[in-house]
Amino acid sequence: MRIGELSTRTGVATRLLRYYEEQGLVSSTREHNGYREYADSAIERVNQVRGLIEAGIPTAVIRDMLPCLASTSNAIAPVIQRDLAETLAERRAQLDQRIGCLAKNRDAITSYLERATVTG
Amino acid sequence: MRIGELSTRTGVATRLLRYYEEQGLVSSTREHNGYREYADSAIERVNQVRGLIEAGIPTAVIRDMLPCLASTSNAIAPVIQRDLAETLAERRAQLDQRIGCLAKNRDAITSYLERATVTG
DNA sequence: TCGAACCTTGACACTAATGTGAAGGTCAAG
DNA sequence: CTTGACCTTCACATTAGTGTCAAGGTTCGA
Repeated sequence: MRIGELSTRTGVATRLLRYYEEQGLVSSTREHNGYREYADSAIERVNQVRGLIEAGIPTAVIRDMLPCLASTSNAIAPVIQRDLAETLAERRAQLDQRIGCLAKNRDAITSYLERATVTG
Repeated sequence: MRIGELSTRTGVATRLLRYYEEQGLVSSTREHNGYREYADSAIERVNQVRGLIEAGIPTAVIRDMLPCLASTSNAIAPVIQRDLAETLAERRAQLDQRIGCLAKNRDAITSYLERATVTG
């Protein structure tokens, strides 16, 4: 599919799709005329990237994580450098921390709403 | 305490502490000479704000959540407008979504690392 | 063959969150 | 009384993530 279709299917502006490609987060091939051509899997990829960006993960970090995301469903055993393994473990720890923080604040909102008397 | 102490105790630059105050996320009183004076509770507040900002929550949204965060530990029953209650419920839903996304990606990293053969 | 609806790259601009530095006031200790 | 370590405000710079527009190529149907 071309960029316009990917855009309508994901709800992500074409401008951003090009930006993500520039940042190495999504890839495309080119048609003879230079138009970008996307595989179906790009839809899932874009959604995943969006989720992470909205969660405040910078594009450079997402790039680190891409091998993990790409292989979520396949069972190929990757061979990776120790450096990368360490980076990934660190990223995971950061995610854990972030999840904890968000959960704590969500719980605070929940408790607040439970205690609150609504008026107006 | 003054801004310098709050900065060293939280690890947050004074520049940012002033910025957060400008955004209504932390408050201070002023000494006779104009210096900012912070209560001890400001430390926890700053840490909480930092956590949320790092998780990608914009300052305007954090501002909405402040009443919840401030009253986490006290038992006073707040009285709020329906609008605010709706906004907060929405914020909580967004947090839930974000948490889900992050958890999913953390799990992807975990699974990747478990499958991986480390070399180098 | 013309126009609409795509696509391309490039550039300029905005916001949020920061860093950094200037120019100056306050205060305590030597 | 001066020096150094604080503090103040103001302002300009930067980065990431976007929006938007300009100038132009492609494709397809009327």
